Amino acid sequence: MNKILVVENDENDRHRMVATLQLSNYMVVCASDGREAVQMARTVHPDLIVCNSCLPDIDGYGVLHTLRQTPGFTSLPFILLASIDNKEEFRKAMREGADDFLAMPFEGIELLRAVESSLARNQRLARHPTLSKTGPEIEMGPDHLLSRTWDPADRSVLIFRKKEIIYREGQRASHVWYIVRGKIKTYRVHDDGKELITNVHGPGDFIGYAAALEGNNYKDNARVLDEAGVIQLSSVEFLHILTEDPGLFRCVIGSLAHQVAEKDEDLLNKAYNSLRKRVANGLLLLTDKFRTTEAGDRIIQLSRENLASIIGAAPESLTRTLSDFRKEKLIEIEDGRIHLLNLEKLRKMIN
Amino acid sequence: MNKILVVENDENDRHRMVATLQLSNYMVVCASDGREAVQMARTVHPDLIVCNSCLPDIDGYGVLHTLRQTPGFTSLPFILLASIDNKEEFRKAMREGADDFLAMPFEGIELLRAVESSLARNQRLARHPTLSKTGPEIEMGPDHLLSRTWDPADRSVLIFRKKEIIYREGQRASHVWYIVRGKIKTYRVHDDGKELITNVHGPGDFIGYAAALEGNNYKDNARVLDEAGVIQLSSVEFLHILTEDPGLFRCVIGSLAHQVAEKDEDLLNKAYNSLRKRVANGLLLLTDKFRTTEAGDRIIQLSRENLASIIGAAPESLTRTLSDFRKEKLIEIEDGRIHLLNLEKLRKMIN
DNA sequence: CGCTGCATTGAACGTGCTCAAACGCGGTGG
DNA sequence: CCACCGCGTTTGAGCACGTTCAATGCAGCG
Repeated sequence: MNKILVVENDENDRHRMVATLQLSNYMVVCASDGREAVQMARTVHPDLIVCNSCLPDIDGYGVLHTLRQTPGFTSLPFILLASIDNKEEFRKAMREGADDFLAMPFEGIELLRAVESSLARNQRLARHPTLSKTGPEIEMGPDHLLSRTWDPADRSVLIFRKKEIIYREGQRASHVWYIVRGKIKTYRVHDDGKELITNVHGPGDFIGYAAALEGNNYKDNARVLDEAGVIQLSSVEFLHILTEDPGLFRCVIGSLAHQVAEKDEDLLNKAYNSLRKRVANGLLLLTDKFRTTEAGDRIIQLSRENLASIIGAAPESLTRTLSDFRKEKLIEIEDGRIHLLNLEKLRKMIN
Repeated sequence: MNKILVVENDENDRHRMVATLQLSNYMVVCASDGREAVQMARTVHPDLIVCNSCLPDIDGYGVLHTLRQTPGFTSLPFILLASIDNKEEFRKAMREGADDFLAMPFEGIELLRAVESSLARNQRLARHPTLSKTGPEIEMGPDHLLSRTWDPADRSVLIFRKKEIIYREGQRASHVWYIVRGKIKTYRVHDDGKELITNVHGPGDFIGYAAALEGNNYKDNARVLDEAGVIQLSSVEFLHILTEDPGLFRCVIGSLAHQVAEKDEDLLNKAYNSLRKRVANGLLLLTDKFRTTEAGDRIIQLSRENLASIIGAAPESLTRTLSDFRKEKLIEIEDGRIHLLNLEKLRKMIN
């Protein structure tokens, strides 16, 4: 059982976190200010520390800084909590070598995921003799426990269930996710509540990194479509890996450049194409992306509402167009799943 | 007067190039195969070589490679011509150290610009004693004459006139441009001829780099709005500079990430907003981008057609909406120039 | 003076949205 | 077992917005 030290001066918040963590079978100890936190850490030897950045006397950065210079604590997983609206906090946390960063206010599940992911990473690193610390401590700089290249095989996978939210618009871009399996949509919400799905991501994709690169808040929302397995990286670690792994870097740059071109295309499409063309285009793009072939033909399994949000139309309008396509023998619908029958005609429709 | 060696085995193409170059007061000498080209270069000592990649016997890469190992020719400006549909050619040209790369078929003006830009760069480099070659030659690798950081002050500026095209969709992404002054639109064309302006760029912006990063063809078109001064870089050089200049690199990455977010926003806007909102949004974005304040208030100077292409609407629809706005005292129109009068109300309109 | 290019206004049409109702399907409980 | 409900999908009818085509206005210029 892992031991976690929670450092938080607000009593309510502290109780909430303790309760959440205990519920997940962690052993929890508490401190309410920085001085107490450092003493506690040295006596209790926790496996992980969750610490608010804003504390009386010694603040969270001070605690982190002090511990990082103490033998035995240089690579101890450390999660910082800080207010969402302060951009500088995030960079400071990066520099001091926090493992993870949670923007307040956060939900219980976010805390648990951050804890789980940090512990898993630390255990993984401990297995690598070159990276684990023995004997007298050597000054390693802020990248003391960040790994140097990207190997998904070496990471623990988090499971998100259908319809779960991975991140929300406006949250500080604290993490980046790599999709191992499943499908995840990223979308934006219009004032009147309509959603527009800007992308559907599958295995091998990263999500949330554009915001991390800008060092800003997420500009869109991410929600699971099919149950998904993802690897969670803190933005800090992601950026570190990028600088160390040129292959990944090229891949990310290429992907960004590609996305810009793709979205321009989509803008043209949405601005001037008729509904029929937009639907045909959407169907073809989706099957191109996820070659979900079953016995050769292309199948799309997606709720009408989601599909409409990709096309950028009302669900009723979409249904009508699909109904037309069915009459024209272009597609076939079974249990709500759409089979594309005549690819040539669909392609010809959009030119 | 600069001496240019043209190497091309097709008689028609050769004549065309020679005529174009002579018209611009260059002294031109010719060769029709690789062997002849190398001999000619050694005796004539040209200031620049334009060479087709596809030649009988020794091909263009062979000529380039041979000359690059000959004392006195290691940094001679060398422009390679190659067919548009071969991606590998481009990379090969980069490796061998061509200064510039022109995709065939090309227009006369493109050749002249490439020549002008390569000669200017070479003269600039010759002024820097650290980079110019003296005494015995040292093997420098393919980046022999590419500069190591980006300093616009140090470059020659090309002038493009109003409405001139800088690059076109489908062309190989051979160059990247940096805007010194003026405004340039990048746009896509719909099947039925309607244009959608995806961006309006001003001083300090790079254009064409997304395609260069993908190593692909341009996906959009670029055309001058107001007479513009630009610095032309070959894609080869741009990519080199990126690897050497971390500041520029960060800037490019940030810009890409930002563009992705911006375009997502625009997609949502175009999909679900009413015409009124789209127009209000467009006006505000344009004045935000180019703070063309005259005596304090914000002014937009753009043809109705261009403005409509940014909004993604018919010019008539735009005019009507502007007319409504004028009646509501939100804007004022003088000589076709739009003055924004009530920013708060416009902002409130889009929320 | 007419010509051209661009902006504006007018009238009619058609696409796609909205609100409603009906349908099908699975789960739940009496 | 069937009735009931909830949820997602489909169909129906009317309306409104934005496009289209056409006419008109307006300035610059040979």
